[in-house]
Amino acid sequence: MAINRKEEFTDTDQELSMLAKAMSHPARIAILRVLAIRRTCICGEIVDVLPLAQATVSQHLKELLTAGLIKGAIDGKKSCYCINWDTLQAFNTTFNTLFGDLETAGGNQNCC
Amino acid sequence: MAINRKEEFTDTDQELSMLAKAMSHPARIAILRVLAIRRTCICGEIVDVLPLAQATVSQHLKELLTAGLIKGAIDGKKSCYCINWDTLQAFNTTFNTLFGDLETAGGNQNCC
DNA sequence: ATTATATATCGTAAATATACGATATATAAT
DNA sequence: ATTATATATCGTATATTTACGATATATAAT
Repeated sequence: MAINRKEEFTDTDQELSMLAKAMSHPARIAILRVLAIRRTCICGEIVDVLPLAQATVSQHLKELLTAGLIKGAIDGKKSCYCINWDTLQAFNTTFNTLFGDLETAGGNQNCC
Repeated sequence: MAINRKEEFTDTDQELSMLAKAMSHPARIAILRVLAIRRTCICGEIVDVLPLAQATVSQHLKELLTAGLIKGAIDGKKSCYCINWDTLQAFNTTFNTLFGDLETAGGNQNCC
């Protein structure tokens, strides 16, 4: 059992769920937060800020990279990460498209 | 190993990651989509629409319920679900707060 | 009362995620 | 050349998720 059925859903829903999954751990949210606030490349200090071992942080960074939410570059001895604003904005747009404008659509009536 | 370190992050980041996690499977996105488009309670038809066994769909529904993204009510023989717009809007707001307005902040310069 | 139908829950197998120590790699400093 | 430092990768233990068949539960229909 536990065969993968994810591919049987639409491309859009797979894409959205992949991005959501990338943000489904507080450590990765925390990393995004640091990068977003500084708006520049961050090298190394990420490990100091998180309550996780270096290997674990590296693993989380890799997941954010794979999802396309951050970009990375090797800069001499250190590595350097920053937010991929394009992907992030795409996520935001797709999410907003999914549910429409909750306010104006007048669909706030709850039926249960 | 694999001790849970999630509680060592801020409440906000835990909350955001929980909601993201709830949306981290295309089946759950698909369910939200059906409920959001119809804007009324849906009973049963969800199972017909998804490529998953009834037990699996029920499990996904429970996860969306636990996350607070949907509400459910038992209506006779059937069960009835609808979107919890309050939670959904809260997620949207928190997400937007996290990254600010990407357009106007002028932070779109990429450094790597 | 019996039967049919809808949904939830239980049990469980397989897959994936989380976490970290140990180690590899690669540059910088001496 | 040697040493120190930063980061990535490997191996692995444990936890969680995904998926479904079987079964329980609860109402509706006959």
